[in-house]
Amino acid sequence: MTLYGGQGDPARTMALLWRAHSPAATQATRPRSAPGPKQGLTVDAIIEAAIAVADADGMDRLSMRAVGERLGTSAMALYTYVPSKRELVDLMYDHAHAGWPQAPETGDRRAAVLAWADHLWDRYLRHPWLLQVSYARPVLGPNEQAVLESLLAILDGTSPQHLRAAVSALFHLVRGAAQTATEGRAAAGATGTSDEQWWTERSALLADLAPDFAQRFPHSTGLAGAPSGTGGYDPVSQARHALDGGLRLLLDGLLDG
Amino acid sequence: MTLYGGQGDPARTMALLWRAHSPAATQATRPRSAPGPKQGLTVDAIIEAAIAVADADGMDRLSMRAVGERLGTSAMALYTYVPSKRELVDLMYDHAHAGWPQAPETGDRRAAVLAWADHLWDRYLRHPWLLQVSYARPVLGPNEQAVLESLLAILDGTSPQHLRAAVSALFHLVRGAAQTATEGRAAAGATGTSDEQWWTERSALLADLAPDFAQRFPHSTGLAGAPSGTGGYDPVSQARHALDGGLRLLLDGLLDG
DNA sequence: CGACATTAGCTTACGGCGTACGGAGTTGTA
DNA sequence: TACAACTCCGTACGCCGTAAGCTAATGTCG
Repeated sequence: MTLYGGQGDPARTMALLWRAHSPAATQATRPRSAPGPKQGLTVDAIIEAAIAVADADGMDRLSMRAVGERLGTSAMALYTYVPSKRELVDLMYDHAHAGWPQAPETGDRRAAVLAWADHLWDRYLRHPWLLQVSYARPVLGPNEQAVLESLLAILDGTSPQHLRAAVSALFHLVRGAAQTATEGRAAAGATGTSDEQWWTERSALLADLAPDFAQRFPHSTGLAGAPSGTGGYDPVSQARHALDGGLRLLLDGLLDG
Repeated sequence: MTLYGGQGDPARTMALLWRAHSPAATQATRPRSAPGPKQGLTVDAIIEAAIAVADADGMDRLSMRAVGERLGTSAMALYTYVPSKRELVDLMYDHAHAGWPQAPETGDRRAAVLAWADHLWDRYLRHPWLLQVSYARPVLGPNEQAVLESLLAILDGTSPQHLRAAVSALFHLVRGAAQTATEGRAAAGATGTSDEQWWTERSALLADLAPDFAQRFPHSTGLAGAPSGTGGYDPVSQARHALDGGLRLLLDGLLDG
């Protein structure tokens, strides 16, 4: 299921997200000199350890205990820096969008949007756990904001009523396609069978269980039999292919319509 | 995070999904007469109880114990009928798509697609937990298949290379918009503040933490200030508005292009 | 009709999770 | 030097999914 973000104390979460940009907050969590032991960790170290765990073992295996262990301490040690796991996930999400490239200066909007989408696709495939964090919440952090800002810069001048729809649609398309791609990839990796083998087994099973499948679902049957373009059964290139086609349709309507 | 589906023993899962259509499988789980006590539950009763729990309390609160309690038994009693929670979620997902309307006979494709999307949007808003179940897995069950089939019937005749892209894009658009809508709705309900109040508080917080926001993100600032059309701050109508716009763009490219 | 094999229902228990609580130890300040 | 503030973290609680195995019910067969 989807992890919800943006909950918990909003002020605390926002302060953590914008801590690098805030004049009030220093990098350290607490005022420069206060009693008590030195802090042994930093929020950034925790975020990076958590991302490393999620990248390596997946979101299901991300636990406070696992992050603590990677840092050589316990789960509870993290709670000095981060209010809860949910806030940590929000921080991970924003951090994984860091270093977003500037929108190009060139006037070729179509190419610029395609490059933007390609970049986002790359992030998702590199950090598939991003797709398990809800993105429907409002943009909260500086790096997420930069992703949106770069798209808005590309689309600058589009009529406002088209703009909101186009922005939503572009995010949804890329995210949905990336989700199809990464889950297909994961399923293939988990079962150990090839993609083609997986489909033939599934088809045989279905033929047993629903002999009337072709009559009941003629169009689906036709689609399954139709040529799927390049890429064969590889779920990643199939999803990428569908994304490219969807983007073309959308941009035809947006830029040329 | 997103619940993955389609795992576990595929044959067992598929048999459960297609049990009503299969000639081999009767409605009962076991052969007609066998020793042992009568079965006190049915798979359907379990699925419906689970859906009721998810509808009422959300996916986070869906547990085998909760479903068992609703049925007046224990969590472990369910395992006679359902191999694991994951399979139960798959069954819930398919069941929630039951009763899908036939594609209309009329030739107005645009209207038919919009009606299809509207219907899907309704399902998602009625059962928001659907959006927390991964949809990137292959279509497995008869009811999910019917949803796809009805869209394919509407789009019959579209060139194959456009068809796959269009189908993916339509699903992604509706699902993404519905996710934005339901999560915004849930956030408002959880905090108890009005949508407008929520935004002003968030803006004030941001102004404190990132005073240079307007300089760093000029386009985002402009978008936030632009008129948002009808619906004001209500996240559901905002998301619906964006969906309608996205569909129009996509269908312009698909049907008129 | 009685013995038995089979099976459903359920209790108990295990290892995991997020995190509340509170004690121990460290440190700047008065 | 005493104190107060603070970090760190061990322990524990209440959840979760579900493995294992017992109990009791039931159809079949001698």
